[in-house]
Amino acid sequence: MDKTKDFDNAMMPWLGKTMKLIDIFVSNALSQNGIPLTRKQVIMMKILFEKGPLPQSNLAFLTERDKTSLTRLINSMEKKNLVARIASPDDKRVNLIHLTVNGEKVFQEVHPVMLNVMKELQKGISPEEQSMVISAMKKIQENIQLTCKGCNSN
Amino acid sequence: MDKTKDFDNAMMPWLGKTMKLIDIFVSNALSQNGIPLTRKQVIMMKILFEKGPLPQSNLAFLTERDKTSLTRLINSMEKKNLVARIASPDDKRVNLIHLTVNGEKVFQEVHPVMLNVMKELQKGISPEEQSMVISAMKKIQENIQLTCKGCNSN
DNA sequence: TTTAGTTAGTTGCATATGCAACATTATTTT
DNA sequence: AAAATAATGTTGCATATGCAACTAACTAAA
Repeated sequence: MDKTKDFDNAMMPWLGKTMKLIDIFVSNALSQNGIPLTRKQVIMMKILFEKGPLPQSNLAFLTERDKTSLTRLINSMEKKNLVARIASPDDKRVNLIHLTVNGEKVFQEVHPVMLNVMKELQKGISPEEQSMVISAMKKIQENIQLTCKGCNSN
Repeated sequence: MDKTKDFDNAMMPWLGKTMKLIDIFVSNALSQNGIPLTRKQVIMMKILFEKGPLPQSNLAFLTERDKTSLTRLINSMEKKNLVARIASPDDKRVNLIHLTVNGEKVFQEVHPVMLNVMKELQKGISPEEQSMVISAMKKIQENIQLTCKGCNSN
């Protein structure tokens, strides 16, 4: 038996491909509604909408991103006038990130579209199956965190 | 009930985060074994190892990548002397991509490490659960392809 | 209190990706 | 054969990401 055929029958390729398609699907759907944003930008806006102004380090933690990645995601969203950096009065190192007025407006527009998209993606997958998928993902993450010391260093 | 709380309890965030962690985990594992490669590069090498020299367009299709993404992935692997472009004698437009001698050597080293990593990631997830995850991914992809015309245009 | 360590954020470098527009070469139509 | 059309691959532009190294600022230990 061909030993090279072992690691593409697993879940990984499916997960990777699916996520890529989801990202493309979401940004297509938003563009078609006149809102050219990525899925990741929407998630960021959602967190800021719900949890108010937050330091970048908190956002990096919440979104499980490297802080450098976060810096540049905020940069691109700032260029689009969706979010803004405000210096914290308590700690000169800290930037508090908040939604701009425009950002709030855009988020309110984008939210229902996003809900629709999510509903469409999950069509035909029962809640039981969904929670099983989620628990499998949790298990994989546990397996990673048991072995991989550098994987929690955000 | 807060309507903004709807789209982060779904599968998507779990999928995205898990894939990101897997990629980090894999490249860490390979680096620790003295083989600094990404998961995607390994998959590319595997396909070339098994299916011989292939035109870029075929590789883009097989790996479900945009052709421009493929061009640049091949560029970076060519820099590392893992693959090489050979002009097709039949069609002057076509580059046949093949593993270099060094690339083959590296692949043989990397393959067992990769199998181990995969085994570790799947620990504690039964085959039934795994195939359920895969079928859920397939379902999502079907849902996307029903709606999203631009999502198959590789 | 000065020194050492820690935390927050940025920048350089590398990888990876998609879309639009393009040149080159093949294939079809007319 | 000439003209329209397809396919193959590249480049510019934009987004996204992580690691290492760095500065500025805060905190704890000497």
